[in-house]
Amino acid sequence: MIESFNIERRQIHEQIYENLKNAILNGQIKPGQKLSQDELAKSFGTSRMPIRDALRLLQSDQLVETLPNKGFTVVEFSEEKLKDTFFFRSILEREAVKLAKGRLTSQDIENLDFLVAKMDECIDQGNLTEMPQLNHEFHLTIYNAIPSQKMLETIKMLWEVFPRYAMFSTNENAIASQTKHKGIIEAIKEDNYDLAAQLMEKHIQMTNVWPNIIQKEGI
Amino acid sequence: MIESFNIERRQIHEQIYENLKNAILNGQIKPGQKLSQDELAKSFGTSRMPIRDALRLLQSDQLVETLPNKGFTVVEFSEEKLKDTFFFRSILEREAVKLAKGRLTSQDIENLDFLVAKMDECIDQGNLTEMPQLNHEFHLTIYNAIPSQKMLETIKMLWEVFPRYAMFSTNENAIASQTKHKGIIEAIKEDNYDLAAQLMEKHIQMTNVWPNIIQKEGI
DNA sequence: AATAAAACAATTATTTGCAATTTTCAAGCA
DNA sequence: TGCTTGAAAATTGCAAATAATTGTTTTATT
Repeated sequence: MIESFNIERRQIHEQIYENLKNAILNGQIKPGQKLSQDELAKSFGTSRMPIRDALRLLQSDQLVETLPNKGFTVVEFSEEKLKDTFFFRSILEREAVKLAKGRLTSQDIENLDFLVAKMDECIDQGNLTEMPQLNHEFHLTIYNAIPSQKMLETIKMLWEVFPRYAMFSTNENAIASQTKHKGIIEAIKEDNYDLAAQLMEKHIQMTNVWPNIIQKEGI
Repeated sequence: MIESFNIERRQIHEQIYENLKNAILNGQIKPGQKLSQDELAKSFGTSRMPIRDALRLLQSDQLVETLPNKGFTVVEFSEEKLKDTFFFRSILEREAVKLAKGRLTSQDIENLDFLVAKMDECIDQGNLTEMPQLNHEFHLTIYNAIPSQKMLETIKMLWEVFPRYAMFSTNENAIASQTKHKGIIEAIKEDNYDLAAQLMEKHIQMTNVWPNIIQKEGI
């Protein structure tokens, strides 16, 4: 008897990988924290091998660091690294907007409108918890249209370098972002992708304000 | 008695990682080839554990693929993937040249001159074996000046996606590349980085000619 | 002879155990 | 008190063993 149609059988290390990644990005595991193989093995109910597999992948993602015979720790977030990442993102995402020209469907643009409207709702209701996810979808809707898979992968990777909990900490940030989002949509609708790209670049650069993003006591 | 100043002790899996990576990039291990954990363990004289550590890192680098219960294989290079990579590179490296403005030292520019001269020598002597390394140094000399570490890392990563043995297969390629290299240096010396960037973009795009790069029988 | 079932072989995934290294912490010494 | 030393404890790195999965060949049945 067939038990299930779940084609994609998930290996233990894959599940651990995703669990740990989410835990780091959601801030349940804090920067600088030591990741003991034994402890993780116990809490996941496995041996240390799949833990190591997962940690090696996270190491490549630069979410954890390792020293010989010392083990793995969650990477610390420095102001320098943050500025670097946002600077690179501002360039990449500016170019991504340019590349989206002629490739965004009317369906996509409707979706952008929808997402911005939903974010406005969030702000009105004073509930910012869903903002990061909606914001992420907004940006990805544009970038998904670009013709380079590698470029898209790189952008996605850069979105997963800092913990999500650290974004959109204030209402002001959210409102300022929305202004830019609307400007970008408008420019896109007018087929003025150069303007849209410029706005995107500034939008990303603007987000790069250390005290607004990471509240030190939060870490 | 002090035994050694070798602070950075190299672990087995790191050595295996670099060995395998070089073997893949130099074409000693061919695309599509299966990487049996047992065989690798035997040939490296270790157990399978450090082999797995190394393979997981290579998996993140997208140099090998893995299927559950089937093991690891060296990734195949498709024309599509190659075009994608070179397209992305042409954008990144164009922007990198722009960012190098005001940051390249006279020492750097001297070095660029030196490298181009050396590549000319290679061509004159009909010995193209050193070309890939010199070409790599030429490009990296420029990119090392850019202010974003992440961007530099990304560019370096993209240079390590395809086997080195597949580059500069013909004399014509080398000569054409040199023309662009000289143009780029000239523009840089005139402080015309916009032109240099344009030339770089075209230079990378030009290299993206499938039959010239990968000779199918070579794989 | 064709097909299905079953045993077998090969390989990977995971667990377990051991050796080597680092950390901790208390005792000894200046 | 402050620094060094050294042994115990904890943890990692590696090796070897076991379990699970896949692919193939053999065997049995129709």
